[in-house]
Amino acid sequence: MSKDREALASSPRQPTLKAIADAVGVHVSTVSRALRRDPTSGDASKSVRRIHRIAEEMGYRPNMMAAGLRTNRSYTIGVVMPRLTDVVIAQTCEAIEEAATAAGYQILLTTPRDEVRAQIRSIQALASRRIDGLIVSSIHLDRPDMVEEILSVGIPVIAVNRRANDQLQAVTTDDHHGGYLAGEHLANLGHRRVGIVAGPRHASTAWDRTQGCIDALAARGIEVDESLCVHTDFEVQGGISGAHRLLNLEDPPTAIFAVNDTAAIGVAGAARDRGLSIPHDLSLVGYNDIPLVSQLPVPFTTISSPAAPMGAVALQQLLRGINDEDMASFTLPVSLVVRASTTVPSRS
Amino acid sequence: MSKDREALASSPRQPTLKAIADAVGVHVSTVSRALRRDPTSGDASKSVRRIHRIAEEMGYRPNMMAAGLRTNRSYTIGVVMPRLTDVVIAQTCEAIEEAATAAGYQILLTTPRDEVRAQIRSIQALASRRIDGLIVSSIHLDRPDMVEEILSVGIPVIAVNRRANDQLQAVTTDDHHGGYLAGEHLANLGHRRVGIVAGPRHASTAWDRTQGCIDALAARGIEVDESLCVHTDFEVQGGISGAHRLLNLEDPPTAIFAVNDTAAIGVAGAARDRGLSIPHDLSLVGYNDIPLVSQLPVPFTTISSPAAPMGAVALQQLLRGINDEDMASFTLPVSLVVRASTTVPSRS
DNA sequence: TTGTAAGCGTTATCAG
DNA sequence: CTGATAACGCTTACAA
Repeated sequence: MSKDREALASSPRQPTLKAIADAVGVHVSTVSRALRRDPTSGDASKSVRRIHRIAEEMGYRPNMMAAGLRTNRSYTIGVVMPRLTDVVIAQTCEAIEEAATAAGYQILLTTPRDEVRAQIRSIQALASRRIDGLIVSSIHLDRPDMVEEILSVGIPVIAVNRRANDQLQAVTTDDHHGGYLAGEHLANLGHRRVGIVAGPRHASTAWDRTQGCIDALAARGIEVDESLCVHTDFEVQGGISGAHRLLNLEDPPTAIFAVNDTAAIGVAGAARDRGLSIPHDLSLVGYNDIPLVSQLPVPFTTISSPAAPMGAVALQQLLRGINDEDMASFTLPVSLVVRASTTVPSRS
Repeated sequence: MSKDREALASSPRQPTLKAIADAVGVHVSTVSRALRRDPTSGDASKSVRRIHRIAEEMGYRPNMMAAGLRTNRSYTIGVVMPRLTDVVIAQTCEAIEEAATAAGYQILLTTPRDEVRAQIRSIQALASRRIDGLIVSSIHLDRPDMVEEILSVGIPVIAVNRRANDQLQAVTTDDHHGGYLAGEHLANLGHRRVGIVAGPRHASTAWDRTQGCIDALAARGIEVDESLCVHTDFEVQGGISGAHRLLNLEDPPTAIFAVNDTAAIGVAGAARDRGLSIPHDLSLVGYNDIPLVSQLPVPFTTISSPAAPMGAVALQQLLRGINDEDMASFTLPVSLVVRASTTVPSRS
């Protein structure tokens, strides 16, 4: 219908090697070879420089689909990354993309919903793209069919953020230790009733942080019974509903550990709505140290975790896999950041 | 080095149409045709079903690089999207990805730094991928060389979030009106010294919101002089430094409009550090209504803007362009959400 | 319905 | 160093 399309059809869209070859008066293969030499280096022949110049003039862009078909390399890395709106996930994604670009790769991103079937479809779609490697983040690695699907792609894979029972190499942060630090801090302050907004059951991150907290408390003789550990999602709303459930208990906690900052903000909102002041009526520990929690009226005590380094290390390991070197799993260290949202309990 | 690679080398990586053809005992072209028929439909011949079954058994995944080379369609859409860690941007990105997946397309994502050269490199890299369409978000559309580069790719393009002087179709939210609503609200409360944390100069979003606010105030006879309008970035830190500059003025503002919520959180942090209470000592209006600002101890008055719809509409328009239909620009409506961070000024 | 064959744009092998 | 040629995996006239 539009004139543009017809114009495109007559002048075959983008210049090809053949077009350059004709313009220069040499064979395609000569052009192909010349263009992969560095024209600025000292030993570049004048013909190489000439070909580069003409290619530039014609606005040549290599067709990577054609090159990839031939070389069986797409220089593309698939990334399956749900929950992109979570700052921590987005930071990891940015770091992956930056490292990939630096290494000459590009990122094919999918952000399926937090649901097994959608995530499997994403992986299959990426497999059709003949990606060179795959990074999976925050997906349902607890499901055996998920892991099987991932392995069946037959390319290097690395998990990021969450882990999968040693069937996949993974780059994570030390979630258990982070949870431990949170629990230890609250116990040291004197809290003996600690509630946990524990996130989804299927996420190893959430689970490890929760377990770390429980272990730290147990080491000091404090038990976290079933009712003190509520499972939610990672969002603000999850924090709100989780907090209400905990604070509705007959013997409510004097402190709450939320396994991520976003949920912790929800907890703080729920506390405000109940007229509870933080930290005097309720101590609160978050997780991740996202930039804004230090600017809240009552800045959160939280666990700082290296989201961007996680992405960078994951990509670096994946490149090792692509180049047929051995890949390794990594667990990056975390640290406790004490701010104003925690204090000694005002009641037993 | 690794055994896997050698195993792969002997059994040529992924099954191809040829492999299936051999297994079934027909020609490649027959397989190709059969696989693009629906085997579950009533009129599927037994041979079509047989081919589908065998392909499934062999774990066949079409090679889209080969198909794309032939058909000159990659079913890939390039997305250039800096500042992915901004929730609003990430929401838009998720919406784009979801809509693309639904339409059978995939997203090639780049998140270059907020800098012209990096963004141009991103666009060139995408062009090599023979993407079918391009979505550019939050990039330096104020630069003519940027726009020229974008247009030179020769495929349908749509801008999202920011606009570019009518040279590009764009899907944005009504930033000017959003700013206007903010200014109007503050004026109606009685504020006559209003400071603006105005974001970067090169972003049309920031500029339009600022101008909208200034226009609303001007309509009520209130002037915003140079010193009351500070340019920063969109981050928490920008809000902090911007607020300090405004509050250090001889005649400091009684209200601040920050052109995004993240910066507004920084403003709130700076106010806290100065011992100013919001809203009594300082009224504050944010922008975007990201989920967490409603849960803050003093929930923000802010402008609600439809980030996800923006992405969905942009993709829909881009698909029109790809299918050679006319594309159109859209400006989506915004609304004022009044919460607790604004009130009447306590001093003139 | 099925087979034949050409071709998409590139790289790799092999001669000259 | 250059040119000719085959091949990567797929789609699509066209012919049978």
